[in-house]
Amino acid sequence: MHPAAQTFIEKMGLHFEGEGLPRTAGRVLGLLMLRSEPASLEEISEALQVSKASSSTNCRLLERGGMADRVSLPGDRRDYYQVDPNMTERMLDAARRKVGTLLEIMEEARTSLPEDMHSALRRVEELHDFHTFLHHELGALHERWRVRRIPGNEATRADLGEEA
Amino acid sequence: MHPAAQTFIEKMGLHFEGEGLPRTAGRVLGLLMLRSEPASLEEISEALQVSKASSSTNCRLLERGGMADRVSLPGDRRDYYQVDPNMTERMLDAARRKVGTLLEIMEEARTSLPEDMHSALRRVEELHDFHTFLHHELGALHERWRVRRIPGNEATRADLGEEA
DNA sequence: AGCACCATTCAGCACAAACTGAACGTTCTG
DNA sequence: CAGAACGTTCAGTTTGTGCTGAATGGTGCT
Repeated sequence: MHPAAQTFIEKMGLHFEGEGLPRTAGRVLGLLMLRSEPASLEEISEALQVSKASSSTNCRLLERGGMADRVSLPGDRRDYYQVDPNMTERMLDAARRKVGTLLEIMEEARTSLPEDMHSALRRVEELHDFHTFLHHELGALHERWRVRRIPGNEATRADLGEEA
Repeated sequence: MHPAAQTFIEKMGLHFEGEGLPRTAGRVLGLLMLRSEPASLEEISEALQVSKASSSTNCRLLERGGMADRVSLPGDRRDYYQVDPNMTERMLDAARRKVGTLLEIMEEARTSLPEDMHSALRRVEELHDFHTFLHHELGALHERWRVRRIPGNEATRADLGEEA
């Protein structure tokens, strides 16, 4: 393997480890980015020097996170993986969801905390406002990224779950 | 302690654990949000049922991350901690920095990968574009949040590190 | 039916993260 | 100067996370 590829894969591993994923998952994602064709579990195991069990686990982890897709090839029983073509949008979704959970924490705190804890409620309120703001901004940002990535793909009513 | 406070603190612990911090650090942050006055290490240890060593470590961790401030009270040798009044902006900074590191990974990959790895370079390029976009957007978002939070606090040349 | 080839699951193991109590250095106080 | 009150550091322990090899179950082929 090319040394630059090796470096890239390791850096991806380190970075995604910082995001809470297993290092190997990040490495798999790095490998998948470099491959021109979908990779089988065995190929992944071989390239990354890990067991097939670990490849399987981490690939499904990536799939669950929307960063990789499991694909099948005609006349082949094996599972192949490739990076999700919409990975960037999935990452935005995930970030937005995470903001949402913190928003919920603030909402519950706001309603359940005793009224006389003024300074506490003030701080909760500020974090609530902040995450509401963030949630909204991330939605708009997502939309801007979508139209930039695929020109002519502006939002339609259908995209928002409404009738066309 | 009020049960809602207890719940809030635990939820903060769980959430920030998902962000890569020790669970206790998240709990400390939750506690600090609820306190009307800065809290000493001993008070934190007592409220959270952890050792002083752990309180000390986690408080400095929060301080390093820009989420808490170490403050001193007149005529008192103890260290007190409170949530950083600019915590939200610090969080935005941190997010932007993280995007920056991934951007650097893509930049290095773009220049060091062999030219004949077309599909790899295409994907690297897309992630590079994405993170450039994100980096820019987060800067603008940060500015919008600043003016919303403190009306009349629009950007000046000085804010951007230039002369007034 | 028997076999080969998959992916997945599981128990056991190794490594890393985080907490604790104790030791330490420092800084005030009497 | 002795002692108390701090915060920090450190060794040891516990807890959790991730990996591996082996076992399991499913699927297609002969």
